[in-house]
Parts: sequence; structure tokens; C-alpha cells
Amino acid sequence: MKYDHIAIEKKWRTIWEERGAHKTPDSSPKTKHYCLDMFPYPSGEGLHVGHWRGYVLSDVWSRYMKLKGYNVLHPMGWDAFGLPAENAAIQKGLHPGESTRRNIANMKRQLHEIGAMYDWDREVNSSAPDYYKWTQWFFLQLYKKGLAYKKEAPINWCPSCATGLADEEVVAGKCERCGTEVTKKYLSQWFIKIVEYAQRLLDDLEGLDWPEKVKIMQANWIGRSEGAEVVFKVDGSGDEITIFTTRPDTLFGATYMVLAPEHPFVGKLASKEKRAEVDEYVKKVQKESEMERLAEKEKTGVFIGAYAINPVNNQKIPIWISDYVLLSYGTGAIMAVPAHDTRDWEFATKFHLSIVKVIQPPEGETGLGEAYTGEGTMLNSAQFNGLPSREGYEKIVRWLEEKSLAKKKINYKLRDWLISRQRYWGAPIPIIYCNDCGTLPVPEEDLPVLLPHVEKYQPTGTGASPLAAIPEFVNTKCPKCGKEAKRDTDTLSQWICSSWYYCRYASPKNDKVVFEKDKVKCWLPVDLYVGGIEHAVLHLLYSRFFTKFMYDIGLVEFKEPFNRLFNQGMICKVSEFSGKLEKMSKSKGNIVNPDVLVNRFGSDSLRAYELFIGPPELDSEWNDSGIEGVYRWVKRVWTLVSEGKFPPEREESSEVLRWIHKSIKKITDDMERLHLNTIVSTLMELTNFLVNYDRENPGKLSIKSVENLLIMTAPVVPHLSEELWEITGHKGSIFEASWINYDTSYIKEEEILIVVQVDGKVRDKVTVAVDTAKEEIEKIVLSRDKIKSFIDNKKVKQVIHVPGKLVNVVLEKK
RNA sequence: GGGCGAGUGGCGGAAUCUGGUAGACGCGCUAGACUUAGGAUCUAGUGGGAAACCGUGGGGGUUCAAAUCCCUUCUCGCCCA
Repeated sequence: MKYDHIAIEKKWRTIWEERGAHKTPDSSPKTKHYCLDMFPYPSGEGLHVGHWRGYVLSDVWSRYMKLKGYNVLHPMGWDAFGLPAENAAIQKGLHPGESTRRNIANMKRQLHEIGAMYDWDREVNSSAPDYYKWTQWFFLQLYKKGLAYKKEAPINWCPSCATGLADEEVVAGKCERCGTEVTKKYLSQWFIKIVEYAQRLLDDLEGLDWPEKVKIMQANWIGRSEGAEVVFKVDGSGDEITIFTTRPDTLFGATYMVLAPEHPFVGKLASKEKRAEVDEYVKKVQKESEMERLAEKEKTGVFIGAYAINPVNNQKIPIWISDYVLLSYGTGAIMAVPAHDTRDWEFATKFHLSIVKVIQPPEGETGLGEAYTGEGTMLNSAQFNGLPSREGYEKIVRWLEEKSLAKKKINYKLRDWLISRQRYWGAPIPIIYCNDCGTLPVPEEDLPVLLPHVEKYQPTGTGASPLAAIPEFVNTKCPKCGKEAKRDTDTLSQWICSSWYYCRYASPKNDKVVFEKDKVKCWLPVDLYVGGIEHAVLHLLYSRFFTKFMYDIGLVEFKEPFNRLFNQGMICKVSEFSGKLEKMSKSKGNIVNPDVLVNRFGSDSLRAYELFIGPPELDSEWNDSGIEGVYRWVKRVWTLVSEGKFPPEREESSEVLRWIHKSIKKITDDMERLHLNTIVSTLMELTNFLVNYDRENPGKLSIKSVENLLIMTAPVVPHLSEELWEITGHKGSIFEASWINYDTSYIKEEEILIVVQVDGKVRDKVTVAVDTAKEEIEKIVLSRDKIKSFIDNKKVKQVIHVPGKLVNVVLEKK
């Protein structure tokens, strides 16, 4: 029978749909398992084989877990609001609502081709009013708890996307989305106090089964540093400047002070003679991006003509301003200890400021050419001389604390999360401004605040959202006094939409509550979350924050949303434009369209090849001819099973049983570790063996062995496995069967191959019965002619015997 | 500058967690079979070397034994500065 993948795959997809095979019951005697893909944004470019990879991984896992007897939730939805969807829509001159609708339809068709067991009844769409109603609801909850606040601040501004960006969306000074250089803009914006959760976000990383790399990236982003705030009095005035330092033990070495040029004291403290120079420098720095300011470059700065008093020794130290100090980090002011800080050293050397060494390195003298930033013994530090720096740290802080000049402080690099977007395609911020009553939340019963359908949705670029130009939207009544009032015209960042969607899948249709608590309790947290590494900080950090907030307001009983995280590697191909190996994307001109491959080889073959291409966590290079090998394997399985005759009542040979159970063990182990590439190799080896066996022993392979083979292939090639399950006389779906438990007694060989080495080099191999005594094996080995010739007339010093594996004869050296 | 990951045949990769026959599985290639035909299928071979031997980026170490563990170094990639 010819293998007709088109007919088979279509047939089973229809059957699955008709039977509701992928519907997920909320209540089941089985243990729940929640396997989630990061939901995609509906792109007009559709899916390429790189996108397929993650979806295949999660589906193979989901199907495996189903066979293992779990009640598996494997949903899919759309991250449909936000910049990517909107920018693409603008480019095509199509309303984002319409283009989103079309893109979803196309991508859904492509996702169906994968044959994944998605429960489409649970589909969510973040741009649908019944979804964003709850996104707005979350904003109101944050507002009520005092975690959402509005402030005017210099924010990251992308001139190309014409909107403000959160710090997490600025990568190396550029817009995470479009790569445009990010500038500064003063705007009144909504922020979320994520910094209040910094410590918990850091602490709870520990228990997560996540790639170490992602945990490190999050920890670095949160950037906890322990230190102290120390008060420096300004010489000749009552002013005090507070600085943050992680090295209070070096206070005696502070020979000058540096303020961020934007620091509020700069204008006040600058001396008359210096004022012009200071103003000019401040103006220059305002034009610089943060990235430029922190880059390694020649230090710049200006002495402002004022002095501070070092609280530990009452010395007068000059106050400078420099761009390498940021207002937004710490207190916007530092004490400079050139002897023990690299940047301070560079600065001091350039401007000839004094350098006082206060830490003696434990070993020898440091070269005078650079700062010593390690620990050591204190010197030039009055009563603290001779103390180890770690101890001095504590003592100096305590001493200053008694004088109310210092306090211990933990500082985080993480900053509050900017969530206002000056764009059309998002959930309107549910806030009303009334002249009399002030800022008011939209009453919950009035949600959703609908995004009006408009003709002109292009960003204005002025800092005002397109919504601001629509009077019917802007003008409203004050919910408190009923007088004329105005709505907030910004929209919420799409990262808010994706921060809670994993909970919505539990009860996607309920319009009375954000989600049904008992259903969330039944399904959450997510057991396996599959997606790209690009969300290591953004989405994963925001979602973790949201979960903690939901926990705090009693919505959920777990503190972390994703127990296990898996980041699949990218699929790469040589770019037509650069000639280099690059991540697959339309702009690089290196797209491979899965539709063509599905048509020619079938979705099963493509699924298998997506696994076979390489370790799933590493990047892999796409190779068109690779899929042919997998396709041949799929056809061999088809031919073996569809054309074979398998007696039902036959006792299986031990050789076949050994192969079957060996393979089950290997595949089960590989599944658990998600080593999915070697699963396909193992299946190929097993198939090769069975095909040979069947040829040499026609009609002898038992149906039981064929069933076991099919259960093993089912997660990888589900359509084929279903069809062959039916052909071999089974009613119902193969996924109603159970994964097989391997039996190690079948795996045991009767004879084992012992590798014989002389001085660590392989010289011979002997096959012995499995129960041969150790001494007996060694006797056999030493009596072999081959081995004797290598021993020659040398003395045997030692015989290393690894039972069941190898014997190494070690000779005396001459 | 710091952190992480990777480096194995002509190619993708296996063996790395747990040290024990390096190159599984597949692509490609070579030869053959079948065929009107082959971009189908099947069979055999395929790290280098005539061999001794040599081979997992380079150098060193631990060990009876190292792709695997340790140190060092180079190259590439990612993240942070």
C-alpha cells in the first residue's frame, strides 16, 4: 500500500475534530498536566519552520504525557494587541483589527497543519473586548492597591514606534522591536511599582526548574546590591547630599563626590564662577542616551565650585558632575573612591584629583596603574586601620548610623515598569480625569472601556495617543459627580495582556470573573512552558510579578506561574542578503515555508525532522535534504506495519523483546529530559531492526510488538500512528492506549561483549555468558593469543575489571 | 572587561549528567540490484593511514582509562557592562 500522507493526515485531523479528541475536561480522575506554548502574535508573514519547532516540541511532550495517563491542557491563543500587530497593519494600510483577524485565520490554518492537540475551545485573543476587559480590570486592581501610579518623568521614547518604552524594551540603547535608537522624552505616564516586588522576584527564582541562564539574566536585571546610604554635608550650607555605596569600607578614600548632572542640587550649589561651564555641560549631557553615558569612553565632567564634607574624617572634598552618574540609579550621587573603583580611578587620573589608598590587598602591592576593587585590610582609615575590609564595612556603617549619617540600604537596578503607550492598538487605560474629583478609576461594572473603531489610527508622534483626537472617546462623565470629564487616552503595554493569559485558559469564556478560582486551582501553575529565550527578562519577569500580585490579592494560591521552562533554539539558515548563518526571518530572506514541506512529505515527517535536526535547546541549521531521511523512516514504518502479518497469539522472541524494551527505556528517559532529537534516532534504529527481523522471520513478529512500536511513535508522528493503529485492527484512538512501562528483565542480554584493553588501548573483544564469574573472565582474557602477544614477556601489574563492560590489562613499565 | 553556551568525519549530529569499544542515527558520497525511466526502492561500503598507528579547537594535568573531570589558551555565538 502506498503511503498517502495527504489523505491520512487529513482524515485524522477531521476525526480528531469530530470526536473532540483534544477537548480538555476540567474534572478528571487523572492528574492534571498543563503544557503551554508562549502565545504568538498574529503575524501576516505566517509560520515558518522555525516557529514550528517550539510547537512540535510542546505537542510531542503533551501527547507523551497524555499517553502516560495525564489529563493534559495544551491551549493556544493570540497575543494580538500591541506594536508588532499595529506596525504591520500600518505598513499594509489595513486597520489593525482587520489585519489581526485575517492573520489569526491564516496562522490558525497553519497551526492545524502541525496536528497539535490544541483545545481550540479555550482559544484566547488579547485584543478581544471579552479579554481586554480583564486586562483593564487588572490595571484597576493594581491602582487600588497603590501599585499603579502616574508621574511625569523622562522616559525612553522610540521615535519610530512613536511611543514610550519600558526599560526592559530598550536593548543596548535601541528599541527592542524596531532597532531604532531610543531617545528621552518628558511625559506624564503610568508606572507599575514592580520594584516593590524585586526581592521576592529574586528569591523565588531559586526553586524554579528553569534554564540557569534565564535565572541569571533575571537576577542580573533585578540587580540587587547591598550597601549603605551615607549623608555628606555640603560645606558652608545646611544642605545634605545622600549617596549610595556598596563599599562603605572605603569611605576614608572618598576624595571627591560626583552628582548626576540632572541632580536637583546642581543648580543650587554651583558657584558663580562655574555656573556657565556647569550649565553647558548639563545641556550637553541631556542629549546623550543612557547607553552612551554608560559606555566605556574618556570620562568627562565639571567641578561645580562647591565642596562636601566627608563624614568619616571631616575633609573637604570637591563636588563634580559627570555623565557616568545616573539620576535614576541609587540616589543620583556617588562618593568617589579612585583608589578602589575603576571608573573613579579613570576620572581622578584625568582631572588630577587626589587618590588615597585605604584597602591593602591580601597579597603584595597592587601596581599603581589601576584601582584595586577587591577586599583586603584597611589602612589610612583612623580607628579602623588593620581591620579586614568586610568587618570594617559593618563597623563604619554602625559608627555612622549612631550619628544618623548612614543607614544600611539595599538597592536594585530594576526600575518601575512604564506601561502607558501612545498608540492605538491596545487596551485603553481605564482612568477618568475630572476637574473637581481628580483622577478616578473607571467603575468595574463599566468595563471594558472599548477601543473605538477609527479610520485614523496612525501614531501622532507628539506624545499624544491617536485616541486623544476622538472627542466621542475622550469626553465622558465623571463616575463620581457626573460632570463632564475626560478619559485617559493612552493604551496599556501589550506586556500587560500577556502577563496573565496563562490563567485565562482555565476558564476562557467566563464574562463575570477574570477567571474561575476552582478551575485555576485545578490547572495552574503551568507545568511546562515552551518558548524562545528572547522573553527571558520581559515577559517572564512581568508574568512572575503578576502572579505574585494575584497571590497577594487572593486570586491564586501559587507564587510562581511556570514551574518548568524550556527555551527552544532558533532555526537558522544562510541569509540571502548577508551570506551569513542567521535566525530564520522574512527580512533576512532565509524563510523555509512549512506548507510546501507538509504538502510534499507530510506533517508527520516535518514534525519528526524538527526534532531530529538537533538538540532542541540549541540553535540548528536548516537543511532541506535532512527531511528526506526522516521521510524514508516514516515510510519504512508504514510499509512494515501496513503490509505485515502479525499473529496475535504468538510468544515474542527474546531478541525482539529486548529491542522493544531497550527502546522504551531510552525513549522514556530522553522524553523526561526533553532530549527529543535522540528519540527519533532510537525509533529509526528500532524500525531498522524490526524491518530486518520481519524480513528474515516473515509472519513471526507479534502484534504486541507492533502495538508497542506504534505507541512509541505516536507522540512524534500522530497521524501515521493513528492510521496504522486502525489498520492493525484497533478501534478508537491510539491516544487512548497507555505508554509502556519497560521491563528491565527483557533488556538483559544472555551474552555480553567484554572489551579487552592492554594499557588502556582496545586490543580485543570477547563474548561471554552473562553469568560468567569475574575470575573466569579474566582467565579467558589472559589466555587469548591476541592479548598474550601484547603482554609479550612483560609483567602484568594490574587487571582492571569493570563488570559487564571491560577488562584493562595494565603492564609493568620497563 | 565580566557571565553563560558551543567547538567531534565531507555535512547535521551521538556518546558528556554517571570517565570505560569515539563517530549511533541521518544526509551526502561510492559500488551494485531492480526498473521503460528514476529526484522511487533495496543491498553493501564510507574518520585518516599501506601499515604500525593517529584521531573529539590548541597546550598541560588527574586516572589503569579522558570527547567526558581539572587548569590554561584560541575561535565563534548570546547576555551584561
